[in-house]
This record gives sequence, structure tokens and C-alpha cells, in this order.
Amino acid sequence: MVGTVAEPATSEKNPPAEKGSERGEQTKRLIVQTAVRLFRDQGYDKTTMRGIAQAAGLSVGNAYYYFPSKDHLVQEFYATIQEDAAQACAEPLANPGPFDERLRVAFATMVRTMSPYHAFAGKFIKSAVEPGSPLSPFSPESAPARERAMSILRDVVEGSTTKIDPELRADLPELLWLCQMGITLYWVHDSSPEQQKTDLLVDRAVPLIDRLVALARVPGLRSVNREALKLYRMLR
Amino acid sequence: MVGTVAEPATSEKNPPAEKGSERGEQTKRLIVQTAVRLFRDQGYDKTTMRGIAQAAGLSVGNAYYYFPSKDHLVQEFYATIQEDAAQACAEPLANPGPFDERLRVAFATMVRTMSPYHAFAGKFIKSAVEPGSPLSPFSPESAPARERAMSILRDVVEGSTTKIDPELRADLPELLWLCQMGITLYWVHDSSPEQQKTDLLVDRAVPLIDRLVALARVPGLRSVNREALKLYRMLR
DNA sequence: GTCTATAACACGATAGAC
DNA sequence: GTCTATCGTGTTATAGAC
Repeated sequence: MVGTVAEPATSEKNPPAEKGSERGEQTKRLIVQTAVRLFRDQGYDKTTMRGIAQAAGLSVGNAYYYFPSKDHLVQEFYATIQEDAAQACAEPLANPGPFDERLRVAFATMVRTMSPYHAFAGKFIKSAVEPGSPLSPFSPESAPARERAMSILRDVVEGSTTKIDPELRADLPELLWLCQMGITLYWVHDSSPEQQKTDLLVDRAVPLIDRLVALARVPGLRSVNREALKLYRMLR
Repeated sequence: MVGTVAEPATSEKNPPAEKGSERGEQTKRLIVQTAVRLFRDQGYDKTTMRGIAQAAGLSVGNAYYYFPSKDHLVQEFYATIQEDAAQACAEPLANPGPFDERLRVAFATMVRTMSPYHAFAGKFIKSAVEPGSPLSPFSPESAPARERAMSILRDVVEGSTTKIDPELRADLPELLWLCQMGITLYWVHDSSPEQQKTDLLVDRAVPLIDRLVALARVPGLRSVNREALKLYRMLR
């Protein structure tokens, strides 16, 4: 209320925002790192909050001070994977190219990045589909991970040398993200060896989407396209 | 091994299969009825296994003797709803009619039957999407409920006066059931008042499906149709 | 053998002291 | 911020009753 300018008198309060080098931030990071490691090594069910706390040399209550639930810790794990996928996509998508090729890179990279965690994914999605859960792909808490995923697909569209209907173009990344969610849902339930069926799905889905996007430019189908987009925006 | 004919000598053992009138079956039914009532009245989370046992005048261990987990009790609840939907569909689908009208009846009835349990559905689906869960719509344990749902959609197809491509006809009920799963997934996440958006989705999805089914008969699109069906069967 | 009850376990989460 | 102690839950072990 006195002013918005920082007061240099108190050295303890309002420390320079050095990108989270405070003690609290360090503890937080320690908890996340430990949790991610244990999730990765032993899976979700066998990793208990007590186990995380013990491995991090902290108490259970302390972990709950930083993260309101075990699910919120899983969220960090998910964000890690999303970040890996984004980095793995960066180079192959650096140069412009045909839409279908770029889309295939995005989908295939995502599937490949997730593949080591297939056993874990079932537990993850269990929380993710619950409405109102912080793990839901539509939740505010997931916004960072969702934005990162969406940015890849925006990149796919923007760097595409294929002509895309301008009406569709704005919504296309979001629609592709929904396709990606569908593929993920299938992947989680895919019990074929090495999830080969999911590879097959991506293999066939990409040309299909490519053809649909192309169809949106055909003059006779413009109105259908517009109708469909209108419906989508209403349902969103 | 001695024979398949019942021996009338022992009156206690092998009682006449009177459709579950044994004492165990009665207890089992009592547990289900109590659980379903409590789920309905207080929701999933607030209904504890202890609460169910107490309301049924039994012990917790007794409930676990008949049902391996709380999820399995929810399954019974789901089966109840499915049965209600099937009965509500019976009359409107009694007489043959156009495909789209019959499909609309099936979808709309399902949504209406589920609507009182929207708050509960989130918890239900949370377990249902987990691969290997008994509540998964693809699980062996769900076979009865799935069969009942599928039988409605088979009825929709069989009683349709609209011409349907014979190649598609065999798989169509299953495909429609998948559409229904998709609608359900949307419905669970639909937070609009009275789930109006889901009504809108059904309203638009039905003509769309109807048009797609019609397209499968166009000679030029037969091969595409066949290809798509082949892919679907591989992914299943 | 078929059923039922009691007691205990392990976990996620919380309360409150320091 | 960090701890200990505790709660309420689903689930299980196990002893006993019909």
C-alpha cells in the first residue's frame, strides 16, 4: 500500500528474484527431483509420500507444504516429459516442410518420448481424466505443459509449406492437440508389444488428417468446414 | 465326474438353481442395493466401505467376501444404469424407422439416463479409464454391461429402414458404441448448465454419423470405406 | 466348506507444535 | 519452513460361527 518500489532496507524480505535460488525453492526442487526419480524407478503405486520424503531426507509434512497432493507431484513428472518432447522436436522441425511430414514428426516424437513410461501412464491418466483434477489436460494447473505441447503443434502449422485454409489455420493447432490427446488415450490402452499398434495408428492418422486439412480448401466444402468449426468452438 | 444329473438325495448340497435364492446370493444383493443407494445419495467419495457395511447391517469383511474392491461395487451401479437405459429405449425402438432417428433415440436416452449421476460420473470414469481396471468398458468384468449397451445399438442398426452398406453393417454397432463412449467422455467433462453442450453434441453428431454411413454406400468411396474398416479391425 | 466378524495394516492427507 | 502425531480410508489377515 505504501508503494510498489522495493525497499532495500530489509535484506530478508523481498530478496532479489534470482530465479528461485531461495532456500524454499531449493527444497521444492529437491522434492520434485526425488519424486520423479522414484516414480520412474518404481512406478506410481509403489512410490509413497513417505518414501519420497525419506529419500529426500525430509518429512512428509514438509512435502505437503510445497505440494498439495501426490497428484501435483505427478504433474511435475508430466511436465518433464513434455519438455523432453519439445526439445526432441526442435531440430527436426527447424526447417519448413510439408504439413504431413511435420505432423508425423510431432506425433511420433511424442509417442517415442512417452514410451519408457507406458506402465506408469495408466496411473497417470486415471487422475488426468477426472474433471477438476489438477492433472486434467484442460486444468489451469496443466496450462504450462499444455502450452508447451500446443506450441509444438503451432510450430508444425506455421512451418508448413502446404497451403492451409485461413479459417481453419487459427484453430488447427488446438484441433491437432486434441488428436494428440486421442492418440495418447489409445496408447495408454495399447497392450501390443512395444505399443506397435499406436505406431500404426499414427502412421494412418497423419495422412488422414492431412487429407482432411486439404479438403477444407476445396471451394464446395468451405461451408461444411465453417459449420464444423463453428460447432467445435461452441462445444469447447 | 459321476454324471451331470443332479442327485436329489442331498437336499442341502446343490440346491435347485432357483436363480440365486441361496443365502449367499441374498447377502450379495443386499450389499449391492445398499451400495447403489448410498452412491446415489451421497456420491462416491463420501460412501465408505464401512458405511455400506453398516447401512446393510453387515461387517466390512463380509462385503469384501463378495466383492473384491469398492470399484467392483461401482460396476454394479453402472450395470443398473445401463439396464435402465436399455428399458427406456425398448419402446421407442420397437418399430422400424430411419437410421438417424433411431440413433438419436439411443444416444439421447443414454445421456438422459445418466444425467442424475453427473456428479458421480467423474469418480467413476477415473477408475474406468485405467487399463486393466474391472471398470474399464473393455474389461471382461464389464462384458455384461457392454453387451447390453451394444445390444441397443445393434437394435438401432437392425431396425433401420435406411440402407446400410453390408460391409459396414457388421461393425457398425461396435463403431456406434465407440461414438457413445466418446459422447460419454465429453459429457463427464461438460460443466455447462444441465450438460446442455452434450445435448448439442448429440444433436450435431447424429446427422454427421448418418451422413458418413450414407457415404459408405457411394460406389466411388467403397474402397476408402473398406480401407478404414480394415484399419479399425487392426487397431481394435 | 461356506459365510461372517474383528482387528490390524499401509497409505494419502491434515493438525498443530516448534 | 519443518517436524511429529494422528486421522480416515481401502484393503487384508485371520479367527471363528454356521
